[in-house]
Amino acid sequence: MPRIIIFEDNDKLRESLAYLLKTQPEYEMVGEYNNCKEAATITRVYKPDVVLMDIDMPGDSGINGVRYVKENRPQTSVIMYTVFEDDEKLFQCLCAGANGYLLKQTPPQKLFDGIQEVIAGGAPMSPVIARKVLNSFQHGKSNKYFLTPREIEVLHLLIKGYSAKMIAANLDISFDTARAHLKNIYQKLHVNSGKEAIGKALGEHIV
Amino acid sequence: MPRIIIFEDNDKLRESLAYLLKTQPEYEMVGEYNNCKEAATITRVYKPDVVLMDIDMPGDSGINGVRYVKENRPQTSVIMYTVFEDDEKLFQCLCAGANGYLLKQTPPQKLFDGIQEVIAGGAPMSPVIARKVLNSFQHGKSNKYFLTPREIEVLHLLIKGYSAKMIAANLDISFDTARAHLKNIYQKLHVNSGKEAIGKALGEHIV
DNA sequence: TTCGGTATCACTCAAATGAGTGAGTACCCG
DNA sequence: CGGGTACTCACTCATTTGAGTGATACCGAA
Repeated sequence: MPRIIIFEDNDKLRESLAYLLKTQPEYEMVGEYNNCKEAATITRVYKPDVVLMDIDMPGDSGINGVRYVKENRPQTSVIMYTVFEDDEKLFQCLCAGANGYLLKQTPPQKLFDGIQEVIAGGAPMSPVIARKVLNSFQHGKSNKYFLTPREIEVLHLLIKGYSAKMIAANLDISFDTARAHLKNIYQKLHVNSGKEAIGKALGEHIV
Repeated sequence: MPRIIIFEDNDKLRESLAYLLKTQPEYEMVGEYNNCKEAATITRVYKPDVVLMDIDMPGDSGINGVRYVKENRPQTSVIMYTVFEDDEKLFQCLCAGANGYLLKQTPPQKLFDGIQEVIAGGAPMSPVIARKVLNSFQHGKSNKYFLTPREIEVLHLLIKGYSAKMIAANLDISFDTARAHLKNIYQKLHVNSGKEAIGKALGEHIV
């Protein structure tokens, strides 16, 4: 019987979730907590099969919660359960090893389906989340730093590891012009080197 | 009424799929093709809402098919429908803009659900696919270049944009030692600069 | 027409980087 | 014990880079 643990700071929501799950004879509720400070220990002791994890909790956020659980018991499936659609947090959770991502607007039946799905080795995601996840593989291009088209070209080459000289040759402009573009890019990204620019660009899905 | 087009080279499968969809009064089958060479034109002319696309087709593969469709009509949702679980092809499809990825073992009812889901703005994925997609955000660490633990530490700092001097300070080693590690990393990765190393490391999910 | 933004190019200078060479220590494994 | 690997450090040298400053040209909006 799948063992389930809930981390959720909203008392009302947590209790009603726990109540709902307890009414399902096919699950075993082995714990519910209003914070994830002790998630590591709890995970080691109770060995849950599925963890429902809220993101926005006082103290350690659920993003750390995922880490605590996964580091101590990788085979436990963690489903994020949150109101937020925040892109940054979403990707942090995924990188921390979350196995699913359901929005709190998810009706109880879909929640049960999701639990079944992670147990079966799947990855339940609310439709809007799934779409964002797939989108992250292609578009990106938030360009929140207002790079000009030319600067984006230069940044692409920079990311490919090109030196200023190679960029100049590739775009058929002078060495100093290439360097001028680079300097402007660094200013806009608030960094002081090409290496930082590459890290920021790839990390924040700018290109 | 959602307009649907199928690209699938297996005649029997394509025809039975088309037949199945035609029996559903809520969809309108506007075309079925055994290749995607003309996918661009077909898309512009018939303006489908949903495209079912096989990957493994003679001539242009379905990966190009996705591109043809998406370049000509981004609002058309493309669902990949294939027997393959090949990771490389999977990610190529996603990067090309696919909106869903269902395995051919998917029962018809789930297929209809998937079509509904893309139309609603979601991203239908077979469980095993969804899991792979999420895993791709964390797994990494193939270390096929045989970096030593220390070198991996250095590489991590390099990716964060640290200079040799900062790396030395952070690891409490001398400036020249930090540079020595960097030189060894560049050798192992077959690159000649920190920028290239960052690009390769992030691009190949080494770290 | 003036102003702002983009793109282009040049010059300087201190600092960082990549490449080469050499070498000492520590540890594990056979 | 010996050999291999990892980690450490130092020195040199040419090249690249980041930062500062300034200048010209084009274009579109005010």
